Amino acid sequence: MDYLESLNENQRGAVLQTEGPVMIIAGAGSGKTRVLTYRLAHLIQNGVDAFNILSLTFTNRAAKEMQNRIQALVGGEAKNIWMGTFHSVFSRILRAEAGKIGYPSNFTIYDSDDSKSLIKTILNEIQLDDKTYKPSLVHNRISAAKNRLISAEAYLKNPHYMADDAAAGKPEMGRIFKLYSDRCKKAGAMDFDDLLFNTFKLFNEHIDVLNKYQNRFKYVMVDEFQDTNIAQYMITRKLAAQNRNICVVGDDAQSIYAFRGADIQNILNFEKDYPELKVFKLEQNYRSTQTIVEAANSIISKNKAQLPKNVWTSNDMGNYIDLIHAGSDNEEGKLIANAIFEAKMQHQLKHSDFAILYRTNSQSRAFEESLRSLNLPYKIVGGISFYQRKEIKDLLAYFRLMMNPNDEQSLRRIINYPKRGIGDTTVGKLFITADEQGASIWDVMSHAEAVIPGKTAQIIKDFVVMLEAGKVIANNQDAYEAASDMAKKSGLLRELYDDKTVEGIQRYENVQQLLNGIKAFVDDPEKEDKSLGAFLQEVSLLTDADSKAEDKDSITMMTIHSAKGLEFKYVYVVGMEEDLFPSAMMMNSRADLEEERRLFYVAVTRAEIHLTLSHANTRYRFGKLIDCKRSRFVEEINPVYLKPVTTKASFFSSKPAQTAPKEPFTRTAVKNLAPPAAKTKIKYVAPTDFKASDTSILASGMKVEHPKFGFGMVKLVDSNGSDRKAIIDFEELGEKTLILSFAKLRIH
DNA sequence: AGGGGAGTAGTTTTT
DNA sequence: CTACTCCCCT
Repeated sequence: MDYLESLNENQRGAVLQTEGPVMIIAGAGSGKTRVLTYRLAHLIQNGVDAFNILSLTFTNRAAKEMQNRIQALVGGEAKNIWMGTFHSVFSRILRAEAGKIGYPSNFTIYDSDDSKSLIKTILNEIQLDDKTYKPSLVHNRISAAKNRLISAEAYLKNPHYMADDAAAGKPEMGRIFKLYSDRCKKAGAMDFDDLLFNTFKLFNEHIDVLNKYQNRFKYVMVDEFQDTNIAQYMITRKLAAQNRNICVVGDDAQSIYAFRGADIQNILNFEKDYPELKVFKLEQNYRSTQTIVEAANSIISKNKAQLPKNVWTSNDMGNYIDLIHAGSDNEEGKLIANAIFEAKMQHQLKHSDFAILYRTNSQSRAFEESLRSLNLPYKIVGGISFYQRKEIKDLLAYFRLMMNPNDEQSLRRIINYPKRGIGDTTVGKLFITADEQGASIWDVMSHAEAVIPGKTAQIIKDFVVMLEAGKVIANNQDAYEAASDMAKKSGLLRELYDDKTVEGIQRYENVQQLLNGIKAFVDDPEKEDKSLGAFLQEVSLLTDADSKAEDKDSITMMTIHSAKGLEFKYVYVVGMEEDLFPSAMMMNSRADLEEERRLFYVAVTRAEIHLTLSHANTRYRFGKLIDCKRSRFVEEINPVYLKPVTTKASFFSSKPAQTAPKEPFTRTAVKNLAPPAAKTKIKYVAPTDFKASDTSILASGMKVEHPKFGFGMVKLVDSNGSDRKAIIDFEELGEKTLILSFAKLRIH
């Protein structure tokens, strides 16, 4: 019990109050993680089975870290706690229960890029302009709806949304939403939001399933509660409804994800939903100097919307906050790099004691160059993550397709990459045929000669055979065997190997790194399931922030958003300029500006002993030189804490930016020429035991059944030409001409 | 089918 | 500035 001694009174209270609803309001640097780990350890030590605890965190990294810490306190038992992000925990539940809501258990998870490209495909098909319906905008709208648990159907029925969209000149929004949902379902795919939406749906529609998990999770804990959205809150509330042992931890001052649907209302609702709630406030900051804490307080006090709180510290006053004023963005880079270099030398610090934080990812460039020129090692967190790189997504698309043949996005992505001579026209024809014939795209491809002339048909069939062969290996061998086999067989590895440009070599190395990662996954004794499918499940929810921090001692660069929950001795918050921070897009409403201010608060409170702010007079944006004004946020800090740094004119000669050799060719994207989705609603539902008959004996007058089109009568069988066709009069749809080589028909 | 050139639009933050 | 799209040529 001695660990309780190291806690202050409120912290101890929060740890000991294990029963009933608890809310912990934890100011920045108030030892929140410590309280959480102790609380979980305390539960286990008092006889609660770790299997009965669910702990939801914001990043996988946070989960992992917490698990390790608890393990240090109570031992291996800690492994049995279900711990992870909302998305990863719920995807695990959904895999187990997928059948109940009409999904395959090996469903694919679409990331935002996949979602946007599917939206693009749909826009093409229904001939809507992707300027008025920008895929990213459409995606945002759909995402926001789903995060409020609004389905496409409900959206279409809601006069408020319809009027909104009409007023915005985008009346088709609801229709796109519906088509998008249908397409995901058909592809056996869920996007990030579906992982929440469908979990809610699952619990709502299947009380037995809900009860099962309610019984399992007797204790539920939610970290970063201020950043949960309505869907997340509703799900956790359902899970905890039986035992009511729910503990949420958060800080309204650090709510910075409203753009992703996070709703600060959740904190207020929580008090309403659980009147017996016990609240603990952690207000003592153990992380930062008094200067930093007071400056942060002076910033956040400008916000109107906030819970009353008094964050204080008994730490030393510490240094002033430095304010660096640079002439240009490049000079800003040099001055910061220089400052880091000097501080490091003067105080014998490690590189990992330093972090450069910015509002937008694109700001990292100037710092990369300046740090490199001083030989300071750095790492960039975020930006284009490893798993978003084209070559990685290409290879993953092969894997995804092997596990889930219905994944249309992946098929379109790789059917002609590497180039094998299956062009846009051909792909379009295949999809149109599949739709017209009511056959699966694989049936059509397997008998491509029926619709595609010449050599191309054989290429398509070879492609099908290749994937089938890959699937056999994936089913019988481990992920590494299957993956490296497919990387070779597909020609992707060769394609990249042959590209000797700088980028080409990098891409090849990235793919090798992915394969190495899969090898490590297979060799990990903790992993029970070593199949390719298991690897894919794990990988689709990983973020860059989760990748195990390289052991190499280096300076960290990242956006303020990704810095949440972290701390560094020396922190540099750069680009303190109007329109950049606060962002120009966030100055339209008071609420938006307050969120930006909270973001600044988060940035400032990352620093332990020294904080530096910087801004530049000019900056390149869109290739144009822009004049910049110092950010209003700088003025909002009580000036007694600030010390402008007088800088001697930069003595670094500016050197021209290195230009990397250009890639010698550009690849044309596969254009989507798929057919418009069928407009007719088909009432017929295929029986689950549907089996196709041998159609070689088919003759006119026979009664047949088709899995999509239902019952019909054969009017005519045409055996002339290379492929046999039959005209069939369907009860619900009328006459259709079917190509017999891939039509699935049951003769009655 | 696909390579290459010209023109154009876009940068906010992320599970 | 650059990544992407469109269009024309082989």
